Order: sequence, then structure tokens, then C-alpha cells
Amino acid sequence: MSRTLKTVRDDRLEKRLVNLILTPTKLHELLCSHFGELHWWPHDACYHKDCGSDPRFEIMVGAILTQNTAWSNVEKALLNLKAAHLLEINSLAKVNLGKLTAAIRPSGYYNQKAARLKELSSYLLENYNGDLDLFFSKETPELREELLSLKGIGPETADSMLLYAGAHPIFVVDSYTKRICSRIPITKKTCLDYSCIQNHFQLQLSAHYSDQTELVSIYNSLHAEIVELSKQFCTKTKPLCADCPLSLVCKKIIN
DNA sequence: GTCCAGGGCCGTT
DNA sequence: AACGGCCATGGA
Repeated sequence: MSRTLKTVRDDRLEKRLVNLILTPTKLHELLCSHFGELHWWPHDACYHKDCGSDPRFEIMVGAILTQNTAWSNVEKALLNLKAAHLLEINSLAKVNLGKLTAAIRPSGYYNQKAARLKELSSYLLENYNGDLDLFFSKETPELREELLSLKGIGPETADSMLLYAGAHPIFVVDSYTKRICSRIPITKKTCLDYSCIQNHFQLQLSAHYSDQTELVSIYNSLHAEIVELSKQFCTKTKPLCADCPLSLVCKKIIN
């Protein structure tokens, strides 16, 4: 086979591939039409109501508690914390470690997580006098670095806090998102690590939705949709491809 | 009984 | 840079 012929074939293949790549915008449209508009952080749960504290701090606490943990277990811990009036920066910063550990026990990894909550609340108290308005008013990249500098806060936890508590335009990548990206190619080159996926989603979506408030809303709902998709269809071991809202695109792209 | 869930840290290669 | 072990509960 001549070299030119091979190149032509490769070009065709490449063009086909480009057309078949699932963009984040398309993904959102497909999922949104199936699930409807979702907003992920469970703000309708009972511990959110009348707790007399800042819901933003509760979201930050939840972000730490849910690390590699089912949300149902996190709810129990949050209810315990609420009952003990610990969903507040000042009280959490000064509560004794044993009491805190006991309260968050149902969420698992309670020794680590207790230390992480202590670190977070102390940091906010000492550096911002517990003022979350002040804290979240900083620029996104700077804020992200600050959060990442705290022990126990990695990329996903930091980004969850930025998006869901601070309404900053940051797309959260979790194990579900990575799973979807490993099953449906979203770029020409392989893109599976945290920052590659995040950059790609943010670049593509921010070009498509220019309004910042709308962008925050899109990041929020798309993440929620990815979680639902993964839980209901694109499961870890035996995915239910037959009923999946992405089945047509997925088949087309992979085959 | 086994697997898994909205990670992240730390030590080793 | 990449990988493996570790942390721990509760529901399916």
C-alpha cells in the first residue's frame, strides 16, 4: 500500500473520529433530556433546614465526609453533627476530637476525617475569622490552591467546595466521570486523569456557555447527571447498556 | 460473606 | 510520575 493512500485513510478515520467524539455540551444535552434538570448537592435533605448555620459550611463538611463513602452514610454523620450543633465553624474548631470522631463515625475513616474537619475549620477561623463570604470572594485559582494546601483536601474535594459551596465555575471530576470518560472517548487523545478531564470539560463548556452564572449551573447539573447515569446505567461491573440514554452514541463511537 | 461507595495520603519503585 | 496499601462504615 502506498504511503499516500495510507495517509488518506488515516485522515478519513480521524475525521470520523472527530465527528463521533462526545462533547461535554452534547453529553449534557443528552443527559438533561433524559433526567431533566438536576442539581446535585442534596440541599433538600432535612439537615439543611432550620439548622441555623451556613449551608455553605455544611456542604464543605459533607465534601470531606463523602470521600470514598456512600452518601447515605454521610447523611447519618451530618445529622449527628447537626444534633451536636457542630455544623458551624467555631464550634467545630474547638470541639474535642473524641466527640467529633464519635459524631462522624457512620461516615467511615472517622479518625482521618475528624482531623481533616478540624484542619478546615481551624484554617477558616484563623485566616478568615470564619467569614465564608470573605473566603469565597477570592479569585478561583488562588482559592483552589489554598484548599489544596490543607491536609485531606484533594482536587475533587476542593472543587466540590468551590462549585457547590462557593458557586465558582469549576467542573468537578469524580470516579464516575472518569469511568464515563474511560468508556466513551471525549477527545482524540486519551484523557483520563483529573486535570485533563477537567480542562477539557471547562474549555468546551465555557466556550459554549459564556455567562458565568449559567456556567456554574451547567457544571452543577452535568455532574449530577453523570452521577445518575453512572448509578443507574453505567455501573462499575455490569453496565445496563440496553436501557442507557447514551446507548446509541456509545455504540456508534465504540464500534 | 463479598463488593462497593461522589478520595487522599504516604511510602516504595 | 506512577502505583499499592491504608483508612472504616453500612447497604446491597
